[in-house]
Amino acid sequence: MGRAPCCDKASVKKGPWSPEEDAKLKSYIEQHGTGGNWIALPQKIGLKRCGKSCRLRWLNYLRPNIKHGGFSEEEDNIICSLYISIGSRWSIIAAQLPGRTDNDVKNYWNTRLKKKLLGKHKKEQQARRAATARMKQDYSATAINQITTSYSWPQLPAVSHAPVLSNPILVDQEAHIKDQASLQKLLIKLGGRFSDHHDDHNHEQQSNINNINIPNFCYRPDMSSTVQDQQLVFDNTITVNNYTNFNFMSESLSTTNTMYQGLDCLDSTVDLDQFVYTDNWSDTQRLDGLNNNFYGSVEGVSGSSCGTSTNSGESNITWGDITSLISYTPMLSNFESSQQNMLQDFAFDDSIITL
DNA sequence: AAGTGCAGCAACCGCCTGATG
DNA sequence: CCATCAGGCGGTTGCTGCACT
Repeated sequence: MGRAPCCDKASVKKGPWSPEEDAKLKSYIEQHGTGGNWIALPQKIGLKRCGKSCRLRWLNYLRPNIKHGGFSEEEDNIICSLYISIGSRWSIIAAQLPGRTDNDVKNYWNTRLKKKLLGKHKKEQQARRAATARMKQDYSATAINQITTSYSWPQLPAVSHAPVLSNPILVDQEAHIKDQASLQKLLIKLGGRFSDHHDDHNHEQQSNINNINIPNFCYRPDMSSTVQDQQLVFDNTITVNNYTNFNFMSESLSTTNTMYQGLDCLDSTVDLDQFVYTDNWSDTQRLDGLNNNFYGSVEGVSGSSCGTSTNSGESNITWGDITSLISYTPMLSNFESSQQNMLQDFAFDDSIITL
């Protein structure tokens, strides 16, 4: 049995709002406020509307300082970056964009931004693949020898946070990593959490290692003695640690070509919507999904899977499509400014999250 | 000019959460 | 502790206008 309706559906008007209704609602709220009770408000005004409808109309259209359309490039970046990070939490994303409503952001993403990104991505994909090919060469010279034919990882030198590769790209990543940590902290504060169930993740990742993709935030907890706590950074948008690399391995794990296969995953195609979130999760589950993203985790069953296809969502945009488009810095230029205070008073706990 | 398909967007629906009694 | 309720949220629907044939 479903929930009782918030109002009498038969007696309320539905559909587009008339200018007269808008004027009534706006005038009343400007003079008296909402009174903290949206349900009772339409009766006070004499509107035959559902309270929820009034609230939505006010928040999305009548409220002062609402902007419609004309999203800037910076706003695009913020939306994309946050979508990658936290998924379709439109209210949170909209909160970072003054004058924008969650509905607006949601519509903008669904109708324009995804397509815009996809079109842009097509032009860049070839160049990116060429760069990836070059990195494969570099990597093979230094790292392939570290890979064994079993699942047991060799002990690497215990150099905390040191890049494994001597690739110049790695050198300037520290600030990037710190920025990710800042965002991570913010996300925790916004409702995320980071559990320490990495043993389970480890197990699942070891058995689910095909078609793996990399989230933008690939933090993981301090795993175990078998996996070194180091990071590889393949480009400006994707951070990978050894643990994640492990996920990249093909099931055959046949030494020399396995890392190549892992690197190939940068171009693999996974439905973005599925990667970031799966529908019908509770908030708790979504937050767990967020954790998984930060772990760089892959859980085929849970829906945060990178690579196991599911059937909800119809986006043709892939993870690879999006991540290659997102530049991290533009997001922070605005995002960080609005959230800086929040970040500063939130101590980073290395015991929980190891970079 | 008429029909069709599609994109954009406003609004609705139903579920979840937190507050309150 | 439980039930109820309003607010909030994300997903979905349906209307409108435009482009194309």
